Amino acid sequence: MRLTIPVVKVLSALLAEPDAPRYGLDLMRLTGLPSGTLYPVLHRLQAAAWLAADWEDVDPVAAGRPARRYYRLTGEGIRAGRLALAELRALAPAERPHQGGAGATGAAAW
Amino acid sequence: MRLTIPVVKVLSALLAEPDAPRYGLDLMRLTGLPSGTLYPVLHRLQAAAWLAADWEDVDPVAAGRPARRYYRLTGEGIRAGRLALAELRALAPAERPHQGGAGATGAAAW
DNA sequence: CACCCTATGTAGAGATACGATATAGTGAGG
DNA sequence: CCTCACTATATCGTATCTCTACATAGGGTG
Repeated sequence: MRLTIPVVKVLSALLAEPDAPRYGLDLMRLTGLPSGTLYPVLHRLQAAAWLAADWEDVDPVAAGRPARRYYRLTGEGIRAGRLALAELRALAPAERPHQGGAGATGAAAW
Repeated sequence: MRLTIPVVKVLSALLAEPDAPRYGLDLMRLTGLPSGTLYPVLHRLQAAAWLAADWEDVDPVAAGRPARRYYRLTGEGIRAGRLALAELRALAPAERPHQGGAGATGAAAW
């Protein structure tokens, strides 16, 4: 499973509330991804068994809208997703203390 | 400039010490990226004027190694890079408090 | 019927990622 | 001289990924 920005956005959105299944349009709004990016990501996550999907059991007429397909992270998906976010967090460390002006900052040897 | 994971890794490595220029092999080790990924990224960053490059002025025989090409972020690159990392930080929020179960599922806010 | 909203999804072109490979310099060993 | 190893930069080719369009389909309204 290759961790790309769209993949991470989806994982992040799902991990915010791992017990709350999300459907596609919902995830599009949460992540800002277009459907043409989101759905391939969802399919790849399912192929990797990080994600499970189920059709909503609802009568479209009664609901007044098409049925939704709900996606939820598997146990493995939750573990792997948290790991992925932790790696990202390491990439974007929280505010470093300002290194004032003076600092002989390491290198500069030429 | 499209922000991909490799791009962010490079920005992160360079921003850790914005005044310390890095050379390719150095960045490969810092980011873990293979040369086939790193150098195209460096070229894209230069095309976007986020990065400047200069050949090391050294005599290879005296140094006992080939000359290096040093890369450093431009002012714009530093600004844009910091913004990019801030966005990432929003994607990978620090440890959330454990939510028992019930969770009134508020929407995410980004 | 036309149009808009929800909802899921595919197609195709273009951009990216990365293993393999190329180039080039130093230096050691056979 | 040749080969190998190490440093160093960089490209090539293919597989993968992204994203703008587009397709499909159900519901409701005018």
